[in-house]
Amino acid sequence: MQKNKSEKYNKILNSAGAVFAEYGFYKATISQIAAQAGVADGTLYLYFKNKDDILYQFISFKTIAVFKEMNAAVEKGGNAEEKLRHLIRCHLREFQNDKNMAIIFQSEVRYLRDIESQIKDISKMYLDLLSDIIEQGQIEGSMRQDLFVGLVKRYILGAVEGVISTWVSADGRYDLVSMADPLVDLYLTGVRG
Amino acid sequence: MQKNKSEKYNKILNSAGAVFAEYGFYKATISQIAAQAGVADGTLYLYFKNKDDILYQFISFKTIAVFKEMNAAVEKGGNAEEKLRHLIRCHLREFQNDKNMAIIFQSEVRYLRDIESQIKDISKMYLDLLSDIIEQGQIEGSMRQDLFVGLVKRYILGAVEGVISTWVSADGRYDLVSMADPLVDLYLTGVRG
DNA sequence: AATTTAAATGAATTATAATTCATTATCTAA
DNA sequence: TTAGATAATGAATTATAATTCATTTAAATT
Repeated sequence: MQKNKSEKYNKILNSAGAVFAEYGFYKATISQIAAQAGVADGTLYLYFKNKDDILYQFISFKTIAVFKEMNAAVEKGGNAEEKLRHLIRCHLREFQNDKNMAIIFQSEVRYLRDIESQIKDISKMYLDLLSDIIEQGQIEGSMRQDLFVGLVKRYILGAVEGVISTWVSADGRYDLVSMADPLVDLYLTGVRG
Repeated sequence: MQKNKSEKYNKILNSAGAVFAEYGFYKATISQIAAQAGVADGTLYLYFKNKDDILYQFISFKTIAVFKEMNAAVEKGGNAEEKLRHLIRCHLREFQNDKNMAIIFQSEVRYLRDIESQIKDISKMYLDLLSDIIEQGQIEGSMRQDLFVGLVKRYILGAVEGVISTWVSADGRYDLVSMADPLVDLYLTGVRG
């Protein structure tokens, strides 16, 4: 197994992403991934410990990249509402731009203990971002004082994920990012007439 | 394979639910399920076509039962808000009462084509229930006219699922049903101060 | 250009677990 | 009580696919 992230390493990782997304981790085979990457089966083992490791590396890599984007997005907003809009837009944009990642995050989360804790980490970081935003909103007076923050943040994340999940089911046939503002409006003002 | 749903059939199905929930469909083995049910491996094949069929039957059975409950719950409410509260309470109650089902619905959804379409069906039925409620709310004037119903219903379902998912991650250590009213309040009035 | 080193190959091996089925146990009814 | 029918067993078989590694190919070095 090599140390530096060569071109071939990335080729394999991307191919794996495509194959995992299409067939799911368990039904995907090493041979499929190798074929997709245009290398021999054995070659995968020069770059990765085993099949699990491929998924692990894939998720690690994507997690770090996405989270960096999200942090930057939040920074761009001044008040709580702006920050929330930037975060949700960024979330939808990143997932729209990488459907394989969206599918894999959605469905392969529970299989490897390592990954599970990784995902818990990113989920926690995300929820912490939301906590900060909500608390800022409460200080600014733009969000209610009586909110149960623990519930609100899960509710916000759940709803975004639901919207992404629907988009994936629809095979990514519509623009996901344009859902951001209507979604945030729902968070803010609810459905009541 | 037997026709009538004997006691043993149910024993195996429940055991499978427990094992699938703990290990995931792919890591779960026939031997584990058989051991859990207190029968020999071969016995499973007297009651089910194969491993896939066990998951399929499990989800079918649960889906029908839960959906029946949800329909009944909605019927109990008069106006849209009541119906929504009953639905969400029922949803949380049913999943809280059957954690294995909650885990399996959450994570095994994408593996069998048959199941996928089954799940799409129940998800569609659920979303239709929500559509009806929202439309009724708009007629009553208790919900805004300008709502994008397609988004709102996914948003509601996503948020409930998110809350359930968090509860599962926390190993079911708190009362899920008590989240229903705060959750509905968020749907209705949002977070704005 | 020859030699050494590194990378890649893919057929053979290994591991795992689903499924089968010959055998055994249990039940039913005459 | 026993013959026949039905149900259950679990070791042997089969299927699948991950992983290895002896061999080949390519790259680097002198």
